[in-house]
Amino acid sequence: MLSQTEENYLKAIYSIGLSKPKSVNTTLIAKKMETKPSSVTDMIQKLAEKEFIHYEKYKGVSLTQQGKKIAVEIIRKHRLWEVFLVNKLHFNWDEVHEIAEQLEHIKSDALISKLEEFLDFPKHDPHGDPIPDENGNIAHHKKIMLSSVETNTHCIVIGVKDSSSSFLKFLDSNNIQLGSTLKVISKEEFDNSMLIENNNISISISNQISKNLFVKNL
Amino acid sequence: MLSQTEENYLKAIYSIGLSKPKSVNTTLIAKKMETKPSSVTDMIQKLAEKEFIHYEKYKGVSLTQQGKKIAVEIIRKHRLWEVFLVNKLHFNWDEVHEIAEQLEHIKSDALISKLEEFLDFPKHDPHGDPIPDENGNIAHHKKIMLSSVETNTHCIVIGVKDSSSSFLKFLDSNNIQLGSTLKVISKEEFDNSMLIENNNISISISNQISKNLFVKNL
DNA sequence: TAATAAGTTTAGATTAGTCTAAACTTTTGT
DNA sequence: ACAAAAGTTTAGACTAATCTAAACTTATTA
Repeated sequence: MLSQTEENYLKAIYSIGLSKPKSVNTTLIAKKMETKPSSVTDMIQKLAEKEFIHYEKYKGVSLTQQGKKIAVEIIRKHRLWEVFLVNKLHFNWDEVHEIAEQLEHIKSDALISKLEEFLDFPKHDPHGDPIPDENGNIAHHKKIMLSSVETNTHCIVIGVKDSSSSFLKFLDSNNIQLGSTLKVISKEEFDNSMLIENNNISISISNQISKNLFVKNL
Repeated sequence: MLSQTEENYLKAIYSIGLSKPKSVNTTLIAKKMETKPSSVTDMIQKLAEKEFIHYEKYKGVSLTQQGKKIAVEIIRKHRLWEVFLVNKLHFNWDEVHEIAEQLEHIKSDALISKLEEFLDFPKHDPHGDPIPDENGNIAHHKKIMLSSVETNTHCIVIGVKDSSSSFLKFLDSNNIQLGSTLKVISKEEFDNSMLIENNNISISISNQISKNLFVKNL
């Protein structure tokens, strides 16, 4: 059984690896974990010993199959809990991260599979990031800004970029939620505002707003 | 901020204190915590230092106001999560304790207050134990076995004693849930079975079963 | 009431995770 | 290419929580 700390290191290594796969080094991990490089060295030696990471002195690290599996499981749990917090408990999109950081370490496979079912098998978390399935597969979709959707195209809301309270209120009052299907009716070249349709109701949306909504193509 | 271990010690001390207020001693705590008496001594010295418990060498311990407040908060969280697991995720009544033991340590006041609202302010957990309110007040009700309810009286199901899968299935198939209102129609002296009414439907119930259902008077 | 049993505390050790300071390796830039 | 800078590891120390073994205190009971 891994400790929360070990799980967090694996998650950090995974997430650094996504953008910089060739240089997951002590310093970057230390920054992500808000700790000192020497502490990181201690921990990566321990994780290498347990075969969750590949490690050669001075050469940085990468996850083994086992290590990657665990990292992805944690991410899956994190994102499912975020959906729960937003969709069921009505937290705002920007309030959930910290709580999900705690909930992601709860150990129970049954819990996660029942939670997933309860949430109706969501495919994205409230920030538009994909939720890995129980086998660790991640459906990599294109996360597009609404502003760059073609006229006359349908798309589905999968998340928000920025989540100020006023922005969330705007979405609320126009019945735009995660999973809403929108259609772009027309775009105004002058100010980049757009006319969209949601539930057969037309709404005019400023460029400010359309740049903050992540959607995916239908 | 208390560690999970510290929280668990306070919870253990609280729960031992309920049945044996005069003798919350090292041995009993060690048994409850599944640890050694010497470890308990170390911890109670630390908790006494932090003023969560009253402690005099060789004399046992008792909770301070502060200590009791925290213990009750943990119990509140534990029981709310149990309701969530049973009512929303459809776990059986006997599967939830272990998971709630983990969830009770999640730190977020907002989370608990939103969870409570989401669950519709339940007053009892699935075992019939009362859920403390946000100020730590516990509504002590009488937890009666259905078997001892008077004929012609109404009562509300607040929990189960034993929860074998076959028993839970019986409840399920007769639409008996937490909060169900039952009326005792008649009792059979011969085998102590009883006839009850649930949703205007009469059900015959063996003594086996009526001894396993906790109810409270309406 | 004194010996024994039961229970408690202390002393010293261990493990996980962290830190600082020093030593070491790799990279960079003239 | 080699000195300086940047990055990494090691050594030794610290805290939290635990343990065993020994010392100590309280309770029991013959």
